[in-house]
Amino acid sequence: MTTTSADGRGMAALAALLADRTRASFCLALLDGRAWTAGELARSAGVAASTASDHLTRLVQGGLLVEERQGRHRYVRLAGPAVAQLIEDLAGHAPAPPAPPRTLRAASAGAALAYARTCYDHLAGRLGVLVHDALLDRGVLDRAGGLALTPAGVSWLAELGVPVEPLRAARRPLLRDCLDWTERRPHLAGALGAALCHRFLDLGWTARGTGRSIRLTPAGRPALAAVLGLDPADLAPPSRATGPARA
Amino acid sequence: MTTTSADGRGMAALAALLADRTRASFCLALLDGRAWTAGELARSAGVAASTASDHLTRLVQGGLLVEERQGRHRYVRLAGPAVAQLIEDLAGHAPAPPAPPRTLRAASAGAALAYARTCYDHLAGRLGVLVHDALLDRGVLDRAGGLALTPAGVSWLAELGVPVEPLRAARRPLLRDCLDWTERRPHLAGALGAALCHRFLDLGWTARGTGRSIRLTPAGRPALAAVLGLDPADLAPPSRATGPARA
DNA sequence: TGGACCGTCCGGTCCGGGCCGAACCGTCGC
DNA sequence: GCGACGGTTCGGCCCGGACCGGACGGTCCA
Repeated sequence: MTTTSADGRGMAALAALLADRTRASFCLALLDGRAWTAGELARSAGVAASTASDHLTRLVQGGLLVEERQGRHRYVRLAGPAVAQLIEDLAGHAPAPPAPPRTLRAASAGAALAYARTCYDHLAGRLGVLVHDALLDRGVLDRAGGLALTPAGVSWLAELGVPVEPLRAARRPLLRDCLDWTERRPHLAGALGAALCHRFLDLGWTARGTGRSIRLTPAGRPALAAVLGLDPADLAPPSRATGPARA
Repeated sequence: MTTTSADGRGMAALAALLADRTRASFCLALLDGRAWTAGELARSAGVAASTASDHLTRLVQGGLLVEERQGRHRYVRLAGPAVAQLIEDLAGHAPAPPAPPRTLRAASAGAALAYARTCYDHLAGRLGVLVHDALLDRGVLDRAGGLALTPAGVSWLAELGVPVEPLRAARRPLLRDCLDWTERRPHLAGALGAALCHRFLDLGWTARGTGRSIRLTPAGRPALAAVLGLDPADLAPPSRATGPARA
């Protein structure tokens, strides 16, 4: 009776969707939380349009992606935060084969991503971890037994223009740790992580770069340092003249 | 430059391990947290021993399982709580195709599992959800912004014989929600969930049934009701004479 | 009304891998 | 020692599915 209906059929089917290199790279690309067209994804993964179309159909039918048709374009995005979390977890567990980038362009793009990027809809990279740690230091968050928001944290957020109450109403967990790929330490995810990331963009403190990368604006650097109680120097982005630059 | 080294290769490889019905059923079986022999798993999945052997080798090499050889037996178990969580999440997202059990035996086994079972190393099923809710009601836990343990909760646990400090030291998260398959509501996972489940067994309040199932002992029912502030009737197990029993 | 473009559908090819049975090797027990 | 038993290895079968090119059907713009 061990082989009941609860055998691995459903789970295997779901995993199979992610067990293909091309589909996995689609999902990873979509972790930026935005909608991509089929063609963009095809080019990013290096496959023919027909192949990509097929994969997208399967991912949508499997419930991992949702699509939206506009004219001759087919936009797809992740079906929701839960899916994003699943992808993140899976990617986090995966053996990291980080073949170092060869070209200078790729290296500088890599550095930009390592500094700050979006992870689905929240802030990741060195900046994401810095924010996470600063929130703990300032007493906004507390991790005595799970991650929690302090009363002081609620008013701190209100001053910043991030009302907490509407977030509590969401079905999504308010706070969640998300292990950072590059830093190997947690950054802040969950509804609050998303709201903070969004607010920073709204305030103009951060701005979207190419792809998933995020950069700190000139105005944002001192402002962010002030509210986090940091030295602006701590928020220094990667300098262009770092390392043995072509001798 | 989108196709950097961080393409889906690693993630696809990991997902591929779980994308097979047989391997998935192995992992689901191992969710009980105990070590199984290769033969047991082969029989439970309905495949030849040679097939199972092959699958196990791959799962071990992939880091999802760890093995321990004893004489002519090969014991395997999940590599750790992180893996268990991944499996749970994947299983939770999977489309549930719960073909209702046909035989009477299977039906009663299903009822026992729905009432209480282990989920890797913590308590799940109706009982697991009841405990989770009672802990919130009694103020042991609090979920204003993430799940947290209250000061009162710490002493409540101490009285029960579950010291919290050692658990904090563990790298594993202390508290975690785990969506219950049968109840579709959260039960308590994480280091504390595991410790509580273990303590109940130690106290003789619960006992292991067949497979993953857990039953409440005669002594355990009033005792558990007392510490949780519940009516013992709320903890009633599934009665054998429930439903239209053969005409 | 063309033509460029995005996406889809339809064969067709090919490779990976899941499965088994049979032979083999080691452990355990008599 | 010998047989019983658990597990592994090997060879071979076969199916699923990932991929492509080419034809086709829409949408948008001139």
